[in-house]
This record gives sequence, structure tokens and C-alpha cells, in this order.
Amino acid sequence: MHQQATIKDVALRAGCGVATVSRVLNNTGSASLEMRKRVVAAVKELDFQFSEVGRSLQSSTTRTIGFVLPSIANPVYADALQGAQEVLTLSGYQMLLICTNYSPESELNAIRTLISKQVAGIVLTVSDAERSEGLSIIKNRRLPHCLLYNNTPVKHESWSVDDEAAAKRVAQAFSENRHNQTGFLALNFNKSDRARQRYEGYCAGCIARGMNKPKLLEISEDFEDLTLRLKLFLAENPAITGIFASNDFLALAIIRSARKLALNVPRDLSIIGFDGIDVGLMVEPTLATIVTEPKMLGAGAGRTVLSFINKTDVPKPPSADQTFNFRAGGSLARLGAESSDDGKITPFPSSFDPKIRN
Amino acid sequence: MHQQATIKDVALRAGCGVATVSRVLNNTGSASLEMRKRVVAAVKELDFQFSEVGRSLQSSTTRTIGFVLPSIANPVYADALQGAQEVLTLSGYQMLLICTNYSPESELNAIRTLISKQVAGIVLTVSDAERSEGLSIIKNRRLPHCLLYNNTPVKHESWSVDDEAAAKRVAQAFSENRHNQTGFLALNFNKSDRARQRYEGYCAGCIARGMNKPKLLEISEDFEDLTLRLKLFLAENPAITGIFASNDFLALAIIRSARKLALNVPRDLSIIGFDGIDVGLMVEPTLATIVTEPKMLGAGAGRTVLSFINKTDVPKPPSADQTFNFRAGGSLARLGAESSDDGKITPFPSSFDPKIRN
DNA sequence: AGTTTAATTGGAAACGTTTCCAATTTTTTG
DNA sequence: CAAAAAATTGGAAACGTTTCCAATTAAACT
Repeated sequence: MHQQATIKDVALRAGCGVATVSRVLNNTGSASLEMRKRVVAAVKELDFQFSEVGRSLQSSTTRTIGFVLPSIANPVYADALQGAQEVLTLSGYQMLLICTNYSPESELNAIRTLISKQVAGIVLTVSDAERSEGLSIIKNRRLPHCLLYNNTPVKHESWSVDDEAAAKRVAQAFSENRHNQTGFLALNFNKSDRARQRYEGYCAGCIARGMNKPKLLEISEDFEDLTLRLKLFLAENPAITGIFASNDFLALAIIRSARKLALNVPRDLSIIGFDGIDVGLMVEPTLATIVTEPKMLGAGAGRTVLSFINKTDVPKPPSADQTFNFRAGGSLARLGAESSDDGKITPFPSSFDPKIRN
Repeated sequence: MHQQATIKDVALRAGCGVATVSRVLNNTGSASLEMRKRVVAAVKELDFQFSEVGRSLQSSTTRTIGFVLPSIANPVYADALQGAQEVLTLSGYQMLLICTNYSPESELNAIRTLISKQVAGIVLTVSDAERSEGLSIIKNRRLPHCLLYNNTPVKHESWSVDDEAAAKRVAQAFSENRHNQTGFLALNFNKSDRARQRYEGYCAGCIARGMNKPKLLEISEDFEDLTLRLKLFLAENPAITGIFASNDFLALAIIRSARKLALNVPRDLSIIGFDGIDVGLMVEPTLATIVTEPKMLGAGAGRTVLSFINKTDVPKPPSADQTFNFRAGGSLARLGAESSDDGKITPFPSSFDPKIRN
């Protein structure tokens, strides 16, 4: 049983034509009971399975959805993928995954590859939705597709966190806790419009609330010592009382660095993160952050693509302010009348569900 | 430009036969300079791309590697996938991903699907490598494949953490710190041979070092209140001074629960985790754990499959004790002569690299 | 020049399906 | 029982490639 049996082998074995086999196995068109039995028997004996390749050629589509994501090591995308997977599996679709590793140049290639593999639809996160060449190819081809984590002026279907609105919410949180001068920490954001949008939204939010414009602390991929960077940053900007980190990992890292500098979080420095990863609830102090629902977004994008394929109603993405939630946490303190027991007023989140297994 | 151009269109446009187009584009066989130019021009004008489906039918293979993984939400698998991705992309392969969501029954389906899609090879994690039906089908078909995170008596190529050896190392760590009675915390492990192997290795290790057999604290997927479970567990087994959690998330969760019970970690209870996720370095105290390298394993499995496909030398997986490392951390304390400053002797890990971007 | 050799070209088969259509068989009807 | 209707069946074309092979053309020899 080395070579895969084809429909011809089955036909031969069952003593009929290939058309009959096809009809029986797909339950399309009629066939006598006798014939059905013979075909089914032959299939069993030969352990026959259709070649999806043959089918795809004939039907010029595949039961495959392509995914173009920056990286799967980032839990945000991994969770989104998981969400999409659960939806797609139910509809009998598989996922063809291509990671761009944050390289905008490879996006186009990825998309071309998916097209040549005749995927039935595409879910993608691009670095710049406004001028992505790959995206316009997809549009031209009228390929069912949906953006994920790309905010764009409604030209495309998209499921995404509203980074700008979320960042404004962070500004609000700092403002309500009487912070005036804060910083924004980002891993080099020249490659992603998401970090940029967060920064812009944050600036706008701060200014709208009468706070000072936040100071930017940008670190690069192969960054040196974060602790040192933080030290210099605070020395240059002594008025800073809080930092908005553009993701939770950065937030945890900066908390750690602050600690090394003998700064107390949140007394000396408040931190707010972004993403809402579960571990944020397990550290001490708990992490104040924007919590998002990657799985929900991924599932939504998946459902959207499916709806295009099946020409059913297109699901509605959540409205801007439904795409995130602010979660209070111990890392954000109220700046009081210099009294330190004015510190943590934020409630202690309680539930956590470590669903990760081995 | 709605419909995709085929090789026939190109031939027509260039005024030649399809065979010529194929030869030119694939650089196989000869063609006059004139002809080449015309073909290239036609390709450009029509924005032609080969249909991989057509090619696959003809060549009866695809440049696709199938992955069967329990879940992509688990960072261990996500990282492994990322590692494999980086290797495969370089060789021009794409990844077809199927998650079983820890359901052993769906493994067979997943494998059948991959076979019918004619993947060139498969990387897979099964729930029980000894008696996986899907795995034997793969073997029968002589499909290039490699196991990932499955320890198995060498019948298959596999890249995996040696769970047993790693668990023994944990026993050693507890033993060296004078713990005698410990517990083992696992999320229901009836579905995965990995958790089982860890438990068995741990028991063996404890006994070999003259410690008591560890007590088992098994929680189920939809588990109730972990804090309560811990309280009861400790009440039943008051001698327990340390807990080995079968993954880092569980470890963090149990630390949190311990804290709620007013227990000091590590003074009252030492914790050792498994996996070595980065956040373990960012919490306080840092997490003592077994650190593994999912990316390296994923990449290895990917390379192995590629080597089968290309009939090149098969890369050697690391030897058992090279698949993991024990990382000291503040969550493990030496059980001393009742003196509390005998506590943390473990060095403070320093470097952390939050490479996650947005 | 004519002949041999090499390079270029395109037709057609094959890969594994589905589906149209016509041919055959069975069933129903008057 | 004959005719009409319905059900069953298989041949062949089509989907987009690659590749064999034969045919044509160009180049390189006496």
C-alpha cells in the first residue's frame, strides 16, 4: 500500500466507469444499490481517498484559507490564528500559513504564493494597509479576504483593535489618576502601522485631556540594555510619572528594569500595557493594560472570509470601543497629594484560567 | 484583470505553444532569445502566474508541509511552528496547519486531509505515538515525516524534549535543596503522553534520590478554583514543601494561589515550572523552571522532513539531556535549618529580550 | 554545394477529478 | 404488451501543468 489509489483504480475494481465512482462517492447523481455497494467495497479495499489536487484543478478552488501574519511567535497573532482555526475547521477548511517575519517586502510574495495555490480566501495582516500592493492584487482578483489587526479607512473588511481609541483610553486612565507627563515605549515602530496608530492616538488623547505630550522611548529590535535606556530616559525627562508600553511584554520588561533602578512600581512609576495577556494577572503588581480579544478577532476574520465564499451575510465587526477594554491593575497608581497610601486604588482582578496544556 | 491567466493565454499572446512557455519560464530545455522575450513580455502583460494546482497534479507533489499540532494557542507549539517556518520558508515550502485541539480522535482526520492534499511531508505531535493510527498510515505511505514533542522508542524520527529526563532533573533540584515531600501539578493528562511521561520521570527521580513519592494534584480543563484546590491539597498533605508544575503557566497560577493563601513563595512553598517561557524571568520571584527550546525543536523537525524529501543527510536531534536546561530561580528555596535567610541561594537571571512586537 | 549535427518548436499525453451528454437499462403508464 | 418516462451508466472533455517525441529550423561541418 505504497502508492495512492486513484478513482480509476476504484472504477476498475468495482467494474464500472469513473463517472459512476465519482457520483457514488459524492452522492451526486443516481446509482443503483448494487453499484453503490461495489464502489464502497472497492474504496475500502484500496483505502481510497480523493486527491484534493485533482479536485481543485477541476473545481478551480480549494478548501484552504491562506493566512499572512507577521509572526506566529507573537501570542496575539497565535491566538487570533487559533480563533480562526476553530471557525474554519467547522466549515471544513484548512489553513495555509505564511509568516512575513515583519518584513513588508515579503508580504507581496506571500500573497502571490497563496494566489498561485488557489486558496479560497485570505486573512491577512499587512504592515501598511493604505498602500499594500499585495492587498490591491487581492482586491483586483476579487478574492474573498479580510484584514486582521489593520485599521483602515473602511475600504476593506477588517477585524482589528481600534488602536487609536484604545490608546486614548490609556490617556484617560493616566489622566484620571492625575498623571500629567508620561512616556510611550515602543519597539521600533517604523515597520508597523499599529504601533504608530497607538502612539498617535495616545498623543491625541493626552493633549485632549490637557496633559503634556508624551515622550517617546523607542527601542530597536536588537536593543541594548533596557534598564540603561530607561535610566537615561527618566534622567532626561524627570517629570515622567507613567509609561504606556505598546505591548504587555514590554510593560513587564520595563517594570523589571524600573525595579532594577530601585524604582517602585507603581509608587515611583506607573505602567500601563497593551494586549491583556494572561500573565499580566499573575504578576505582582498586576498589570494595568488594554485587554483585547485576539481569538475573537481571528474568528471574526475567518467568518468574514467564509461569508464571502458562501455569499452569506457578512458578520459585523465590533464597533471601535468594543474591540478592547481597559483593565485596572496594580501597576497604575493615583498620583495623590504626595501621600503614598494614596497608591493602589485599582481593584485586584481575580479570575485567571491557565488553559494551556502540554 | 479578474480571471487568472493560464499558460495557454500566455502561449497565445506570445504566439507559440504552451510547451515553449513552460520551457522558458522554468528554464528547462532550450528557447531562442526572440522567443524568450516574447514569452516574458506576454507574462508581464497578463500578470501571469503558474497555478500550483496544475503543477501539483502533474508532478504529484506540492511545496507544502503539513503540520498537525494540538493547539496554536500554546506558546510552546506556536514557537515550534515559528522555528519550522523559518527553515521551511528558506526552502520555498509553505505550511498547511491543522490543529487537533487536543482531541486524539481528530488526529486521524487531520492526517487523512493532509494526505489528500498531497503535502510533501508532515510534522506532527500526536497524543500517543505508540498506537497512533494516523502515524502508521503515514509510515505505510512512506511519507516524509517527523514527530515533534513525542518521545517514542526510536521507531520514528522525532524532535522532542526528553520529558522523563527533564522531570528527573527537577527531582534533583528539589533534592539538592533538601526537599523531601513534593507535589506534581498537572492539567488533566489523560490526553497527552507528555504530561504522563513527566509525572513518571518525576516519580522515578524522586524515588531514586530517596525522596518520598510526589503527591499528584490533577486539575481538569474546566477546573474550579485553583486556590481552593491548593488549600485542600496542602491540608491533606501537610508535609509538602515544593510543587513541580507541569508547565510554567500552571506554575505562575499556583504561585498566585499560594500567595492568596498567605503562603510565601519560596519560603513556605517552592515551585518549579516547565517550559521556560520568558515571563518567568520577569516575575517576582523569578520562576525556577526547565527551559526548553521550542523553536529549535520545530526547526529541527522541519529540517528533518526536508532532508527526507531531498534525500540529504538527516539532521541529528539533540541527545536527551541536551533538550532542556534547568534554570534556577527565586521560586525555589533551599530548605535549611529552619533559618529563613537560608532562602534564596539561586542566582538572579539577568537577560531578557522581549522581542515581541505589534 | 550537400550532409551531418545541434538547437528550437509545438502537438499530445498524462496527472486525478467532475460533469455534460448520449446510450442503455429499468420502471411506469395507458 | 407496447410506448413513454425515469433511472442508471460510461465515454469524453475540461481544468493547468510538464514532458516526451517528432518535426522543423538553424548551425556546423566536409
